[in-house]
Amino acid sequence: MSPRPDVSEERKNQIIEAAMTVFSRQGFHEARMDDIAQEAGLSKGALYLYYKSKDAIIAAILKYFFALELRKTRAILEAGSGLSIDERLLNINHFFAADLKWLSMAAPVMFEFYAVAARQKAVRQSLKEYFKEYRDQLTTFIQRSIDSGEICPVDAEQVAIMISALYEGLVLLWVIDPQSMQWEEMGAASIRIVLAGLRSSEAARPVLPADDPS
Amino acid sequence: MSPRPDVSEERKNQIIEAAMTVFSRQGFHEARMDDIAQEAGLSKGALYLYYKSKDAIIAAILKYFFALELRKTRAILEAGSGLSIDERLLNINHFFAADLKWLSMAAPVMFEFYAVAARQKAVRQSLKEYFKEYRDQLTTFIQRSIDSGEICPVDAEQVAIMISALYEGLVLLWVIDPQSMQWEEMGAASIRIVLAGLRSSEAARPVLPADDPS
Amino acid sequence: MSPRPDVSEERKNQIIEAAMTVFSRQGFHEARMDDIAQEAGLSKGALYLYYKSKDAIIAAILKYFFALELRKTRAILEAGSGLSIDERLLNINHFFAADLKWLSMAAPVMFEFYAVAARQKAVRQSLKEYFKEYRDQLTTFIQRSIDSGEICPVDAEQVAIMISALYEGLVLLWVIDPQSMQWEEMGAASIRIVLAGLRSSEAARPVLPADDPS
Amino acid sequence: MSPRPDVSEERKNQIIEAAMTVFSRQGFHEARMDDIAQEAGLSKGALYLYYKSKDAIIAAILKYFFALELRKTRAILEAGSGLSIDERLLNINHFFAADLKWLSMAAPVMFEFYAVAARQKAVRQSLKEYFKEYRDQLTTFIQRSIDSGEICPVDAEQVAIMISALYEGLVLLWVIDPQSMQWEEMGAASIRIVLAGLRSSEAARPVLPADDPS
DNA sequence: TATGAATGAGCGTTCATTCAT
DNA sequence: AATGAATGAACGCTCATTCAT
Repeated sequence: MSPRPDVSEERKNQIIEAAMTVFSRQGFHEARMDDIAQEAGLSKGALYLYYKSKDAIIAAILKYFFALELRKTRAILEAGSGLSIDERLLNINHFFAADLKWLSMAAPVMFEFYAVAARQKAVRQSLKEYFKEYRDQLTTFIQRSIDSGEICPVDAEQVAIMISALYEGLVLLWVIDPQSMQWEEMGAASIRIVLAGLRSSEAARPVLPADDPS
Repeated sequence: MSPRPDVSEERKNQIIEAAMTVFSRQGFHEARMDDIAQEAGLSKGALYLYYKSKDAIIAAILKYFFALELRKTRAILEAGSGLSIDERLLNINHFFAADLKWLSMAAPVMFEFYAVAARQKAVRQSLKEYFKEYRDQLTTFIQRSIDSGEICPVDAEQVAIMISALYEGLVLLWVIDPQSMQWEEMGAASIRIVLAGLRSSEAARPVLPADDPS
Repeated sequence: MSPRPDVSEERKNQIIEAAMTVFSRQGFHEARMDDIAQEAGLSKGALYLYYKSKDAIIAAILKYFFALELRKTRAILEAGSGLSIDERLLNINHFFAADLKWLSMAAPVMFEFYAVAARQKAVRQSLKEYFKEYRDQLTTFIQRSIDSGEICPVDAEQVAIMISALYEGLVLLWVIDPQSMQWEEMGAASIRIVLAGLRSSEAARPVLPADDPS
Repeated sequence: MSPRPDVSEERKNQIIEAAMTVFSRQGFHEARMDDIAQEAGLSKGALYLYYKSKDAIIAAILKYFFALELRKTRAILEAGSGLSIDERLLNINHFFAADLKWLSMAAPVMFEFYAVAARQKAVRQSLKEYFKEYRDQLTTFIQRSIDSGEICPVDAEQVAIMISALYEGLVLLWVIDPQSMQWEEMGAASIRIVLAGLRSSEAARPVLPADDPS
């Protein structure tokens, strides 16, 4: 019941969400601080009360964005006990598909991060950590399925990387040309092929350079 | 047959290659026309004799770059008759792996294109065409393998998209964190899982919404 | 005798002293209203309750500062009866020397005033008045020494100006390069030379354009 | 007869002189790069072809300005052989007086340097060097007059400092209130008093703390 | 063709000032 | 009286583009 409640967090979020919108529409470089301020319903000066610079806003978005994604994925992977690996992976696919609007807004920002990360060590480091966490989540999940006998004993981390890559790639192809695929169908088909592969006797072979004689 | 041979093409290439180098190092936005001019060994004014603007150079690179990639992939896919699908796909993987240096130079530029494409229709259109051509190549190739009975009858285009996505994603993950994987091993493992899946009886199921009877 | 005593004057002084500190450290331009507020232990808004603007604070300092200096000089000049001109002038010198810390704090602010005064009529006017008063004090004092026969009959005001100039200049040289001189020794030596000159038969000559006959 | 002669030096001077004008009128802080550009008849961008920043222009002025003053003083002090110390010092005075216009333009800039120097080590260092050189010139000159018996044996450097201070101070008082004095007359009177002092038997006394017994 | 000096629109950032509480 | 969040005009600097030579 203090006279002036702390609006600091609220403002920060306000700015981050405005910035997401603007960055998604215009890209980091074409986005003006004025645009962000206007989108946030604040003055340009106000932005600087909460973030030191444009770069600081970008960095905050990076953090915000990937933390959000991680939370989402974790929730899906851990949700519902007694589900098979097939059901879980298709679930993830389904959840992505259910939020195509978010995806089409977030993807441009993501790609921009990737572009920046390719040259800036600090950004790359952040992404590296995010990817690692994401990979670890999937690895644990895959390993559990191996342990329970749902799929053949394979290198769980490799499969995790493979699935991550597959999804990153699908997002890319879809953003560039949404007409070329039905997102959910495409994701589901891919997942099924991977799962089929993981249950095939072929997959059980060690991944090491297979120089089998006979 | 003019006394002075047309150096126009030569100059244009000179500029494109200089620009690739500079863009890869600094990104589109951080690259100055001066930097490109210097890298090309030309004056800044000279750039404008051959390209109307910085954007025109970027557009030219987009074209140059993806034409090059397409040519490479086609060469690999068509090379050597009598090879199995496994051998061909692993070949592609091997060729990528053999040119990691190029990949690490090209990837930042690629990602920048993706970021731009996500919001600029013209760039998106170009990428769309490139991806289509790439996809068509792979589709044809996959279809041939289905026809020859090497893999189960599946939707060839879907598989083509899947493999494209997989590779785009692997490049991304590798660029962000090269230590997290052995490129060639990772690619090979993924390919094997996909191939195993494509030969599994599971995969033969129609990809359409499975309206199971029972 | 209101229940709450008028804190207005107190606040104003609080602000002036804080401003002096900050201005001396950072200069007028580099000093932020925030800095002054913080130094004064007040909020930024409070400053505006007591002063209309930053310039008003600067103007108040100008007044405060020179009033203080005038008070000091007058006190010294008038103190102690029965002292010779030599003793009095060396006394002034000694008092300046005794407060080098204040001098090194005040000088930057003074110079800034001089710089501003050189182009702003209002500030110049204030300084003009201060200098006039200072000059008048010295003139009276010098004239008294002439009348008492301690020094030759010279133009008292000219000597006053000369001594003022000498001290302004010494402060400057000392602030720029304190190592280059011992303040008190330097001041004393200068005073002695001037006094010697003022008692010399040479000095007795009218200062007017010497239209010597022969 | 080259097609394009090097205009670099010309431009730099053009900028310095424009900056002097503008700085004198408006002060460092109130002077806009645009103002300087306009005064120089160049575009804002052009300034940056020749100077890295506004500060670099200020620094260049500092150098330009004091080099000029030193050159002038040296010329006067060294000019004309066979002149007495009185004649030479009055000459300096006369030359200053002959260029009051320059003085009234230069003084505001000088004072601003003094204000900045009081807080910025780098600027202070430059001024220190300038003052040292100026002092050395005068010291040599005074010492010569002592050696030739024109004035009593005194500490030549102290006298040099004294005269420097006197002139710095006179310039200040004159700029603040030109009506309060006739520049040339005032300077001449001061010089005469100093010279009289330097020839007086009083001046011959050692400057050390005079603890005379008797 | 080729040069590189010159241009000037444009943007990130600062900070004196205001005002709702 | 006092606060401090909010404002927005202002400015230094950049760099794609032009053009006289």
